[in-house]
Amino acid sequence: MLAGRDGLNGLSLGSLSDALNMSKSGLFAHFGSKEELQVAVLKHAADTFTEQVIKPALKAPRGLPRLEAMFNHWLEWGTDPKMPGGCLFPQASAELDDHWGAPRSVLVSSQQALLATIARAARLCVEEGHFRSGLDTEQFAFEAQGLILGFHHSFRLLRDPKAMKRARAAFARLLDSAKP
Amino acid sequence: MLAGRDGLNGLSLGSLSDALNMSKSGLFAHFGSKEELQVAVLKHAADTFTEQVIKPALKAPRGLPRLEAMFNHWLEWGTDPKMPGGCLFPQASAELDDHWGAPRSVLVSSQQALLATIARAARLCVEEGHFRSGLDTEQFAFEAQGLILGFHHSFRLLRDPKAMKRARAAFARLLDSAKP
DNA sequence: CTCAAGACCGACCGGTCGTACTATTTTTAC
DNA sequence: GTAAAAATAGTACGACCGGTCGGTCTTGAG
Repeated sequence: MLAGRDGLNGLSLGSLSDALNMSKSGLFAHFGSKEELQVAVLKHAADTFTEQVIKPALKAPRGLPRLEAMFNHWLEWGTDPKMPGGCLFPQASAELDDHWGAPRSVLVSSQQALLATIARAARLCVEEGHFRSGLDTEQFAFEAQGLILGFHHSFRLLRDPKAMKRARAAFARLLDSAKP
Repeated sequence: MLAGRDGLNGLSLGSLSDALNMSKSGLFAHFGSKEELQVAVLKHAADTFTEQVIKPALKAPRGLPRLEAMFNHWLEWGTDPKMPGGCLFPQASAELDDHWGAPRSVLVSSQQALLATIARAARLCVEEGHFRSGLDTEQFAFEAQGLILGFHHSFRLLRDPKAMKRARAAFARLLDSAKP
């Protein structure tokens, strides 16, 4: 949660231990290294994301309703006031895209899993007849992901009050172009 | 250029002075503080972007050709092998979105200027009759920006070889939905 | 030629980083 | 009840951070 503000590298053992009212060495004993701490943070973020975005959407009926629920929860996730730094993933992506190692691997696989989940949801839309058959569902997932990133950029950096509206409009257009 | 890999904070006076075969204090004499160094880096990146993306596109005829040229140069800018860290702006956006101060202001205004430039190019498309009248050109710019961010994410983090193709396909769809 | 101004230097400041070792407390097992 | 085990705290380390300082060059105007 803290990592959202200052990034994975900015999350230091010292500041984290202060925030947790623990000693730095006590923290360090849990995670054997800073890299493992970063891995743990990323895995926790991925789990939380699944819990708050993916899982609730599965309660909606398969097809379009579920896809829309997923997108809505995804938008809310990025603006949750409980996460002051916003979504960790764009932050971590920018930080890790040129660094090899375990943290990057964890992030990459979680992002690929997310893309696959979106693509799967889109495929269900095809099967339900909500989307036209032959739709490139991976392309759909790519565009949805770009949409969210654009929203995040507009909302968090530019502080554009219309960011949410724009993202919803763009998603509506994306859905429209996928319909039969 | 170095800042792309390790971020604006990761760009330290010490490492930069090493890379430039200069003393740290000599470097520090130029920029009065680290913050001013970051500002200088951001301004330089913005100038280079204008030089390599915006300016060349202005040579294309106004309307659709110019807009397409802009998008193509934008994509190339993000993959230029001379910039090993990729585009600085997404990196800096993630880093600065929760930090106040001069670097953030410079970044925000440059990004707003970029969005305005895209929107203006889209407006010219409307005037030329390439796009339908009544098109929300700011929404268009928002979606184009999201597209590029999605491309960057897919290309740099996920190393998806199809990233470029997907970005072009998405842009084609975006253009299509804007036509009369 | 003189000499002030600026560029640049090495050395150093206090502070924080990740990490390593050790000691102490708390929990668990028998 | 006590011994093993796990969790936490204490302390110290070398490296690096942004930033300061006094001094040495180069340069160009008078």
